[in-house]
Amino acid sequence: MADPSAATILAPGSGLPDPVAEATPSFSPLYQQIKELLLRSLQGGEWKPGEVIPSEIDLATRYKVSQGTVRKAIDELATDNLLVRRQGKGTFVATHAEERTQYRFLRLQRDDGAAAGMRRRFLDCRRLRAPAEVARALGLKASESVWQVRRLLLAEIDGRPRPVVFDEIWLPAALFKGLSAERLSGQRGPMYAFFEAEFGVRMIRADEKVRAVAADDEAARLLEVGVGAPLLSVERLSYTYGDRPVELRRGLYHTAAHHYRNQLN
Amino acid sequence: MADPSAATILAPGSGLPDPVAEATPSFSPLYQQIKELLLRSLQGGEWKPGEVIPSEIDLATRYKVSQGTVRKAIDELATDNLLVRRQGKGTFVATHAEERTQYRFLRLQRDDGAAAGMRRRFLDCRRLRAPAEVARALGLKASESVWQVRRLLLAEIDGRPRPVVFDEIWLPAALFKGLSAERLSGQRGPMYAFFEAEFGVRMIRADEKVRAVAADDEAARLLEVGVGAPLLSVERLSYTYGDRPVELRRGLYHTAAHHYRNQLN
DNA sequence: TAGTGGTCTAGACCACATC
DNA sequence: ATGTGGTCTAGACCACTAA
Repeated sequence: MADPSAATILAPGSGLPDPVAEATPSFSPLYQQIKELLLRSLQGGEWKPGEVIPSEIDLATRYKVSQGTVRKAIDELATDNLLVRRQGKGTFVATHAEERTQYRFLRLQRDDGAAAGMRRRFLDCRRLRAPAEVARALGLKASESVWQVRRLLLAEIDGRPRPVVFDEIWLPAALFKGLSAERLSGQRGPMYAFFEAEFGVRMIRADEKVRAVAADDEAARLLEVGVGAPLLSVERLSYTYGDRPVELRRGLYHTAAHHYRNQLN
Repeated sequence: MADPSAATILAPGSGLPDPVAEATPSFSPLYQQIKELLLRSLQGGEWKPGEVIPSEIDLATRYKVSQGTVRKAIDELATDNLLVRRQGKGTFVATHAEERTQYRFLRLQRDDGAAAGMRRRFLDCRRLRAPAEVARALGLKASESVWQVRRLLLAEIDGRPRPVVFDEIWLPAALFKGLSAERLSGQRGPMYAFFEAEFGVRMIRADEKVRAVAADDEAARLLEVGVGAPLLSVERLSYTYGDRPVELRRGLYHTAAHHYRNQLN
């Protein structure tokens, strides 16, 4: 059956052009539709982070398409870092828990190229009404409450731990019920792994806005630099499934012995 | 002929395992080998930027593989931005000349989200012995000479053009013969399009190191900020085919009304 | 040995661009 | 009408993993 319309899903070119399709292009390649279905299963928790998903052949049977079509859908989800393929074992839901990198989105590197290996120190964790700017970024009403977490990241420089990053993290309280400084401090792995396991919130991608700013009193004290010293300000908005923003973070980086690395292509 | 060894190229699994392959894995998937061949043709100038390359079927015939295998090779080159596919027309060599973006690698955006639309002003273009740091980055001997180009980028802010970026660009003189401030100023399109057309040097990817620094006297004067004002320092090393570094650039960005944008995933 | 993803093929048809 | 890339299928075999 070479006819894609044999599938139960809408296939392009099957039948006459739908007038509705003119206005809003409701036809899309089969593999895109499969991708959407897989995304829905991921978002709905049918397969949890770290678990195997059904084999390509099983999925092909389920969706009544060929293995190659499923393959292309999975390929795209794999390049989006939502799935991880392991030859001979299967395809797994990506998880922050078993990642080689401690800090998923942190682009900071030591100038000498050595491993970062930073420790963290939580300063406080408070529940507040969302400030206007935070509410806007996270898509909340001004009346809703959010967690404000503040922490330092420290790197070994000349044999002594020195503060390098001062993070201020904002999280919708409705999504992160029962967060506390104690629970955060108790964790050892990546913070995003903790969020994923405890709150079922998985960070998928993020947008960053980087600026150079002058250290204010508090930043200067915490990062052990002079007031007015130039710092990198990194404002990060992280998204979960369905492009829903779920974390706003404002980091101040001391870039004397480190730099923010970026690859362009 | 389902046997891939029918191809004139080395195919995985064809014949007995080569002992040499143990030490250095000389076997690779067919489509990777095709990709390498295509890369060589691109690098060798068989197809020039903006031109069409042969159709998938022609290439499949030439390399004695199936269309699907060529397709996968081209797919990867297209995601690397080396080729551009256009349905119904063909596959084209990517070019900086007909790009929608004036500044290929510049991540700077206005805070209000409006279009950047920056003008440039060349300051000077000098031929110098490569400073140690520049020579090291570009893989040159300290004795070799380089071009040093300096320029400003200006954006309309409150109706007046204000300097936002101060770039210092280093280019190996051996590759860019006969560069001059006049020739640079005369150009209207992207500078990389000029390099591509005039010197046959095509920028493919780049690495950036971003820091916050304090403005020195010269930067303060040129960017119209106070001495010591925080500036974004962006050190960019650009590569051409074969991962050869061919441009070092150090930009100072005034990030009062702009920010450096980055997408993480 | 069996099951998984990875590669490769051959052929069909569709969507788009051009003549 | 023709040629291009884009999608989809069916089936083969390979490489890797684990029982």
